[in-house]
Amino acid sequence: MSYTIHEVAQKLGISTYSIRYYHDHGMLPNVKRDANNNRVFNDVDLEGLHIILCLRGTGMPVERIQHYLDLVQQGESTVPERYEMMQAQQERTLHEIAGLKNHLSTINFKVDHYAEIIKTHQPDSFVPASMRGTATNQTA
Amino acid sequence: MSYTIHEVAQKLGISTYSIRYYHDHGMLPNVKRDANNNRVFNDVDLEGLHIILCLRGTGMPVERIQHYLDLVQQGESTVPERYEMMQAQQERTLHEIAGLKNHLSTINFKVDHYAEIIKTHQPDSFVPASMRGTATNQTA
DNA sequence: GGTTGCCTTCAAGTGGGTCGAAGGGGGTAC
DNA sequence: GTACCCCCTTCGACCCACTTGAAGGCAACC
Repeated sequence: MSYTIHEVAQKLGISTYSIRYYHDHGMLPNVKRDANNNRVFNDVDLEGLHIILCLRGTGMPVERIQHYLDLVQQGESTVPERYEMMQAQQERTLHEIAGLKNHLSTINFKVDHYAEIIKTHQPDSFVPASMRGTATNQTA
Repeated sequence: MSYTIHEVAQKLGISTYSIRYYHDHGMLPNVKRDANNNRVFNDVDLEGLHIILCLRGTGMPVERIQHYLDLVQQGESTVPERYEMMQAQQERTLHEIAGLKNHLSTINFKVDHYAEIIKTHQPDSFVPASMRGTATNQTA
């Protein structure tokens, strides 16, 4: 199965710009070209992109992803280094999730706090900002 | 209690550059200056920075944080809009955490996979990359 | 009074995209 | 057969959120 850059972009929910960026930076070394020089992607390339998005999404810099993909190309002898890279990324991601949960609880607190103010201060007249300007205020 | 920019940076684990950046961009409007024009932070400023880091850390753009902090300055009448901003941020953060967990399971899979290869292929000779080059390989 | 050291401002650099301009090829419409 | 449309290409510029560097000010110690 083969795909155009647009199809891949749609499939993975990213922009064609990003895909070209990754390709131009050597992270998709096996992408072919058709007679008109258009990029042609197959399922292996898609798999590669999936990994790239996973690693980028968890904060790995492009340069390290390049290195990781180089290791993959080099074969089994690089498994120990790959193992350590993935372990580090695992830990990093756990940290990131923990940090986000922390931030989330701060935000939750604010939401509750504001909800309380709204409920207490203006029990009948609160209208979401998204609806202000429409004739919904019954107390006016 | 008042603090220098360095003390604040250390307390919050960020660079003095970032603090100046936030200040220069109007997100810390109440920071004072001493006789030598150095920034002087108090506990309220610290609280403000804490919120900035929380919102930035959950992906809110600087411009929106500026807007939010403006709303805070404007007083109670802006609570409904703030409420909606925090609700949106809450949702965004939940999504982000979910995405990270997804990525994490991909990474976990890789870690397990590599661990399996290492165990199966080279039961006695695996040495972490961080230790290679030292005379630890018993089988050589 | 010179050096150390922290501060200042302003400008430039970085990472990771994101976008626009300029141009080419291919298919259909006339 | 050429005009038009659409998608593709490359290359260079732009964007955000810092990050860093250069140049200089003030304070305080030796």
